[in-house]
Amino acid sequence: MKERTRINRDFFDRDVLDVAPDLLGKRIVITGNVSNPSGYTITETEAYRGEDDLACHASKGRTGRTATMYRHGGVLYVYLVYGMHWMLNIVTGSPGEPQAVLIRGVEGISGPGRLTRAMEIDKKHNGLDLCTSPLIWLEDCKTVKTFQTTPRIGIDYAGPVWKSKPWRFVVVDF
DNA sequence: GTAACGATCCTC
DNA sequence: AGGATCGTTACA
Repeated sequence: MKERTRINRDFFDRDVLDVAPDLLGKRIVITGNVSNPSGYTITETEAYRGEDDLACHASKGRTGRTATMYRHGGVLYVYLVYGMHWMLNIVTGSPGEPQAVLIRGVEGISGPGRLTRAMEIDKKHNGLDLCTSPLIWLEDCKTVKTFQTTPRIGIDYAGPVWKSKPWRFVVVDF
């Protein structure tokens, strides 16, 4: 797939609560994986926002794994959960501000573990920059007509306050 | 070194 | 409802 207009740094260097809904309808283009189509339109996202957010990995401070989240917007944060599923996240905000958007669904595929399997994304994509990498980038695709917000999934450990934040964004229709 | 725990998915 | 499965983390 040919590169059209790559979305630039300004888009990602904003607060995660602004970026997460704006990612809906954008298309992730990934090259180099021959076995599957390479364009994936985002339909579902979740925001993880700073050290105060008990659902965010950075709530325990800066560690080897979470260091990626402290980088500038547009960097990919990829990690393994439950010993078998790679999660694809896009870092947002200014450098030093640990925020990221979990890509939870793309068109035709729901579930964050299933989309990374389809896209063949794993540890080697951690730290790649969507603004400069020749392998992967983001471009405009569809305009979202309506979307809805719900609490985030799978974060019971975060306590009632953070668990109830409506920081999951789902496309209703394009 | 050792143990506990997941930002999930699939199959009972 | 429960099992798979392993990198990260915290603590001794």
